[in-house]
Amino acid sequence: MELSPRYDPHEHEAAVYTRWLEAGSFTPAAEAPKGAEPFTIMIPPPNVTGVLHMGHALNGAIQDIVIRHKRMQGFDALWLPGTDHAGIATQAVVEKKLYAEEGKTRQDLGRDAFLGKVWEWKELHGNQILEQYRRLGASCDWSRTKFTMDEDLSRAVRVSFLALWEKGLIYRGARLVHWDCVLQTAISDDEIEYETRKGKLWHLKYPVKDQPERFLVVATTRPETMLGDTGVAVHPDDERYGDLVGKSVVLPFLGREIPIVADESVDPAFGTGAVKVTPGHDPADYERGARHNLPIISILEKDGTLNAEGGPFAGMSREKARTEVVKQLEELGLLDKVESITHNVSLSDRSKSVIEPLVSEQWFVRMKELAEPAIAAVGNGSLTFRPERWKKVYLDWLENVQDWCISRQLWWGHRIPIWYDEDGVPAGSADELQLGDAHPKTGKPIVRQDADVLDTWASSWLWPFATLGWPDDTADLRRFYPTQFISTAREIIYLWIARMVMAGYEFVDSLPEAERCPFTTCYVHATVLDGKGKRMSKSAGNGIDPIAMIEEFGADAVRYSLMMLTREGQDVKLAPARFEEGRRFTNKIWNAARFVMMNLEGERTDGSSAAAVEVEDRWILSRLARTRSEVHTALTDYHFNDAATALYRFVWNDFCDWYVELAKGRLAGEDDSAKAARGTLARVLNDMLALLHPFTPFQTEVLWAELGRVLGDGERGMLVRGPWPTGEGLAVDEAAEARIGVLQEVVRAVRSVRALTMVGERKALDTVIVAPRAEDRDVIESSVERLRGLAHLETVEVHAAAERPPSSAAAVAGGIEVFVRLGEDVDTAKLSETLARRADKARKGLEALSKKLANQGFLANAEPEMVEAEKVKQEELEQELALLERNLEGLS
RNA sequence: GGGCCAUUGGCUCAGUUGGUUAGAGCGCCACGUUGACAUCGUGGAGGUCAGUGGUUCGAAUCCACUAUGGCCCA
Repeated sequence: MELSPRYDPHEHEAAVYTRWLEAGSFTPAAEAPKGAEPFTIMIPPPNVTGVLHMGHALNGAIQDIVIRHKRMQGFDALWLPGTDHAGIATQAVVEKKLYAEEGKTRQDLGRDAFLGKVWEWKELHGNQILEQYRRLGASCDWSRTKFTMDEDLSRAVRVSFLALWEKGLIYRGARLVHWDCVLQTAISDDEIEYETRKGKLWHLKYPVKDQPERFLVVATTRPETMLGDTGVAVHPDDERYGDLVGKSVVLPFLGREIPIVADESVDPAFGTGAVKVTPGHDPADYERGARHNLPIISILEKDGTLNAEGGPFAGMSREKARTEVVKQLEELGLLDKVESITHNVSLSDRSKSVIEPLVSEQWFVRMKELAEPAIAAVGNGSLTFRPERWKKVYLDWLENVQDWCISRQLWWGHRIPIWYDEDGVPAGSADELQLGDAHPKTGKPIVRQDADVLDTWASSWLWPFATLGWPDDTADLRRFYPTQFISTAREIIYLWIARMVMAGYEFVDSLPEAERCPFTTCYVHATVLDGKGKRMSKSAGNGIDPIAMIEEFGADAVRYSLMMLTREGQDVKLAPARFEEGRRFTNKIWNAARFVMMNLEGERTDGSSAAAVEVEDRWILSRLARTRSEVHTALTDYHFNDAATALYRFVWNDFCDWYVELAKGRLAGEDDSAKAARGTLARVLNDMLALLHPFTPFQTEVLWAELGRVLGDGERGMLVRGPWPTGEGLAVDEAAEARIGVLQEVVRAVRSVRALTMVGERKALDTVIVAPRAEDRDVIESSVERLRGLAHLETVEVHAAAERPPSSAAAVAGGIEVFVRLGEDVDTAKLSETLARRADKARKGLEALSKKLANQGFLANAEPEMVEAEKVKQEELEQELALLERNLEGLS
């Protein structure tokens, strides 16, 4: 295959992905290879309604890098994909569509027909986001794709529900819950968001019973709820109201007498210091009411309109009732005043409507007991967070966890597995029962199933093991559970991570307690912000579509850029232009590989070992040894940015800028040096592609195949299956690194002179190099040809000591003077400036160093090696400064 | 209201346990194109590390406070 001069991702991505799929590359072997340890990642299942956003792309890239690294290393690697049925979100999407297209509501269709519509929609659109993950290169085992409402996962939900119910950890009761009046369902604490809004604080006058002309003024942001008041509370120490405690006020409109109670929870400084108590519609009042035995009155229907308790306002919407109540109180002279305030309003995450606290019958999970092992898990090291600070967030939530309202008044979801006979006796069953079946306990016919469905998290908390076959003790469960790594966004720590840990400990009883934690590492990835530092969101319209970025820059470039940009979960500001870095890099890799292979055609070298006959061969192999080790360590520790940076430097700076340039002159021949250069190029490219593969899988797979062909090794498999470079045959070579270091210094010095004196690139220059150290002279003398090539020199004279030749410019590098012969008319002003600047800098550095070395405190306290190192540095700096000053004089 | 994070050259970010003459990429300036790559090469300019105080022989790095921006939770 002819490689094009530019890397074109469109040409390869789809084809490469198809090859992986056809080879079953992502599916673990039917049986775990002998000695191979498992490594499992469970994808955080995206909503079936979802489309890929940048957060998914980042998270997907991270998981893919981890699993590819492990797979190449020979682990029994599984990355299991799937989607979440997302109860409210999905139902809302389909309801909206149904209404828009047919003008019907779900009630018009009825439960079964509506669910049919949702399934239809799911089959049609539910795989979109998984398709998008493929575009990113995600190496999930698609043969194990799961959906939270699959029959086996649904059964797992029923089994888990019944287990908790039988243990008394699930109960049913009337409680104040967060009610979404638009979607008409209860929602959990975690589905609420808060918005700071400007509002009003109405001061209402309640007439005190039997004390004409005396009023108790209460302040409220929700005046319509006064219809549900069953008391008024003041602080016990509040002198303004002391004499009123124990008396009553008469509720306007309704004439209900309600008591005045003293309660510590009242803030005397807020409003008037007297608060109306509405246990049916406010969580704080619910508790106050309970303390003082106040009745609970619910004034709202499920749709947010006022019921009969609303008296003259019955039938109005809550908004209308508010206006009317205020207006009529004013007419009655019972409105004291109105203040403007800003306060936090609770909104439903899904419908964005104002949450109404409402008392209703719901199912709850007792969380305290379940939380205990999850709390212990981080203490005993079973679970680690990366970065570690998220541990605190996790623990805070668990330690203050409230009972979990798991019932939802929806149709789309797992229906609660409780059936009733005609007497209302409940019975649970893991298998679905039919109406008319005999009730398991009473034997009477079943007349109905509980109408509610479960919160989506009540299925996704089972994800790490239900996807592997739980509650059955399957081979997959034994083989792949517990998992090793999970990657998620921070706001999911409580919603999902904490619950999965609880569920793991509670349900996976085929394992000893110590082995039940569903994952060992929870990686909390960065939040992707827009170019201005704001969170990307659909509503703000500031999102960047990853698929559009993949189209424009290529999947590899997108992945690489994301890794270069995000350091250890530090938030990242992202703009489309940031992907150019990745594109440039993938192009660079492409061309480096292209160059190597152009020079390898027909060469018979297996690329696995390289005969290093020249110092640059030893040097690049030494750099490769270091880079391999850095990348491997970084990936093992999940430091993706470090690995990406190390690879970038190696590929671009070491390999392309220096080694390839040094090798160019040797490749023409057929001698040992040429052969060694080819062998080294092949070896380095080979390992480089493998090390890059987790980051840029598409491109490296293409190049790997091409390299195999060029080397005549058609038998080797795809890179996706490894091998991961072990570093075999590679060693750090300090001597070679030092020698090339000297060479680099000299080359840079000449180039700098050339640029600063404007002599141009064309002219080959004559140089005199003065190197007092014998080892430096040795390097330079043996590298004259290299210097001639890299710095475009004509002659190179090397001396231990010499005067500056006439008409020459000078550069100083690491104790070495490089004199470049120039014509008389050459302008050395810029060069002098640069030398002067460097001399200044050296002088400042030296000053600081001398001060430090004269400091008794430093000499007494610092480690001896440190003092010694500073002395060496001082000597070097002194020498450099002397050279700079000497040459500066000569130039001016 | 509680918690967390950030503040380093024009922009985006590195800087491991305190000791560097404070780094990188982009952008900018200058020069360069008969072949790996102009999605390129070479050289250069540019920062008293948000502020104040403290700890220390020594602080971009540790502590406290302040300011600004952001995120999560209530």
